[in-house]
Amino acid sequence: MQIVRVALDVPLPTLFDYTVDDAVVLGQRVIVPFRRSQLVGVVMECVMFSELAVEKIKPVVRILSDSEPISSKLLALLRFCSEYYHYPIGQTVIPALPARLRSDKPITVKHEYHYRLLDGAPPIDLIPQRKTAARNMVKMLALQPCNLQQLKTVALTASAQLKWLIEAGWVEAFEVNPLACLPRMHCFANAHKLTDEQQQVVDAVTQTSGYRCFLLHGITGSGKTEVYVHLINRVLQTGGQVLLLVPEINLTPQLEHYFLSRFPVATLVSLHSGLSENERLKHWQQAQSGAAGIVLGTRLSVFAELPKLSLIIVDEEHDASFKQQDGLRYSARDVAIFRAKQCGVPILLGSATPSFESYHNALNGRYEMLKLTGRALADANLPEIKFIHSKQTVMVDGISEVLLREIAHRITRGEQSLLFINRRGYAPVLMCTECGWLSDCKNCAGKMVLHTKDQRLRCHHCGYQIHVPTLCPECRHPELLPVGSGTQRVERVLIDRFPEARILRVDRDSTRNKRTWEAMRSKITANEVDIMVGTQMLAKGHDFPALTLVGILNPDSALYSSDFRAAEKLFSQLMQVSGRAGRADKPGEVLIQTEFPDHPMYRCLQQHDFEGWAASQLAEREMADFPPFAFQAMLRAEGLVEADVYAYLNMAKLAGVKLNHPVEIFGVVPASLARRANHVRAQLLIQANSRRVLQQFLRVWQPGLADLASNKLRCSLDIDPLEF
DNA sequence: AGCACGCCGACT
DNA sequence: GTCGGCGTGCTC
Repeated sequence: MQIVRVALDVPLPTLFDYTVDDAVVLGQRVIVPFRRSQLVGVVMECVMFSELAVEKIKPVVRILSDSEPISSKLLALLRFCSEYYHYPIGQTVIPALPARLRSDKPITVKHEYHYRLLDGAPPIDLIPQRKTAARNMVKMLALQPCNLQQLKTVALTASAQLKWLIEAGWVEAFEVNPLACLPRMHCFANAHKLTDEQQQVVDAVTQTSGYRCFLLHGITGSGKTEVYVHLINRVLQTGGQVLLLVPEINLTPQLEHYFLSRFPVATLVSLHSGLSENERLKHWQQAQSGAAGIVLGTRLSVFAELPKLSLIIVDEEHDASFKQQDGLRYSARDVAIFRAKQCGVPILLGSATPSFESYHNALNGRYEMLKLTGRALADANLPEIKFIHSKQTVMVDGISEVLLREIAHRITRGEQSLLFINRRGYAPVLMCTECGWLSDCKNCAGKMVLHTKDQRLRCHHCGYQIHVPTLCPECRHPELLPVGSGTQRVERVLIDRFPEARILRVDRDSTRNKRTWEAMRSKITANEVDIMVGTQMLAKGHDFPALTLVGILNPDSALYSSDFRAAEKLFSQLMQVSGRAGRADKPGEVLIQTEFPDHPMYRCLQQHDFEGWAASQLAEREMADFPPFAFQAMLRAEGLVEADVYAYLNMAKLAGVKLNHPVEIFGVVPASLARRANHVRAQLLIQANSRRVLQQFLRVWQPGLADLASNKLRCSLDIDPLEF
């Protein structure tokens, strides 16, 4: 009989000891009694003795052996995360698994159909010329057997053609185990010729052996994706696995389709929260068995099992969505770097506007800087960026006359325009012209946003909504004025001004279900839209070939935000949305409405000068002792009673000061949204000049924090926070 | 986090 | 007398 130490999904920093009679392997899932119920846990350690009194230790109920154990490498990665982010080990390990592995429901692997050419299949010429789809499919099947998904990348009507080919006796279906590592006869990409610059990047990465972190700084349109394709191709040829991390879920289906089409016969799986439990399990297991050569996923896929991992790519590495904002508050980019180090493989961080953290590391030599400076399509030029001084121009409901005229030109030329405004709704606040009443949310410190579509005032923080009042709730005055504009108002203005134009609004309200956004995208690509109005949803994603004008409406607020990263974020957002304008044959133009056209941020943006911008900002950050020159942790608390929240944080601060470590402990301050859903929120910032010092402090300070908090408070510790 | 145990106010 | 309020404490 031996003791196993098991990780359980409970908010306690420890493992739990159980006895087992049968042979048990590290990383295996077990059902154990816990309190009055049973839980699924993962065996983290096998030991001979326990520190606990014998009578307290219960036996394992059952060992689950219908799935492969978690590798000790992944367990080590999860242990590291638990320690680095100071989060309970069980709540780190268990939620990293697909939901099906967190339950005791039996796991079965269903076989799937693949298709292959029969011996008697006719040469390609015998298939009628007009049956292009069938011909493409036969060509692909001649390389190696494929599944339906792969065939669909060469033939839209794959299902129907397949039926025809099977009935003709040329193709047959056969069962395969999706977890089996099929021999990869052909995994080649439909590779395009690389520019010299791109080739140099590919060479630099492929010539590395062992761990190395590369920062690929490539302007929009410089062909980063083609570099990824070539690198992935190399890895697949040697039988390795690639992890490709991408920011958002709404980007994944297109990207998946794109990479499938580039690697028609490789096994690619996606991992993101949009998958069903069964799909997620299957994809995870395909990664675990090595059957999947490419794993494409959002931040959670950084915890996928990858036995043959040979390369990690983090695309849009600056994107804030790589940071999880609840539970284990990890940065998938940073975890990926640790993982690459652990596995001894290269990692490539790609971005047109790298985070200052990564850029700084590339400048000081911790990472290797790689650059793509030219647009891959030789004659494609960067868009011309111009400013409209919003205080010196005639404005129609927040849109300048100049911009409206330019939109009109695009309409007559059959080109598209995009108006970018980072606010949804009609107006961000409603005001009484008589007494100055503002549409405050009764539950939050924020304002309720006016939505004219359903005549409601809605709080974007807590979801509370009311009907738009006809009289001022304070003074009964009948005149209430919408202040500022959001996407709906801009859309309204455009409809009035261009009644014939086809206008499309793209924001979270207009794309309720995820199918809609897909439909909208194809409408835009088919040039069935003249003007798009939208939030940052429009900044990301694939190219819109007919788009030649981007208008940006009053983005200034980020320039005087209390968040020191706001300007960094705005710059990359504007760079990204600007990059949507213009193609090889049609130059793009960007018009920015601002009160501060001389602000250094806009100057650098106009010159497409990321280097200059980064240099000036890094200098400021260094002077002010901000990241990346300092390392931070944020303790947050929220609760119903203001005094409790502040008392807790002040006690925590006092406890920290007493430890007398070389860290700076700032004051307890209200969170940027001081009240949300009736909960008072405040925070305490800790800063040190090295990761090591910060971690040393947290190791002593953090364990006591839970005892200080009453159960009425919700607290969290955020390491390397992005939000303030 | 749950979910027990435990000690004080208004009810048949 | 008891039903139930939510404060404290433990989970291998």
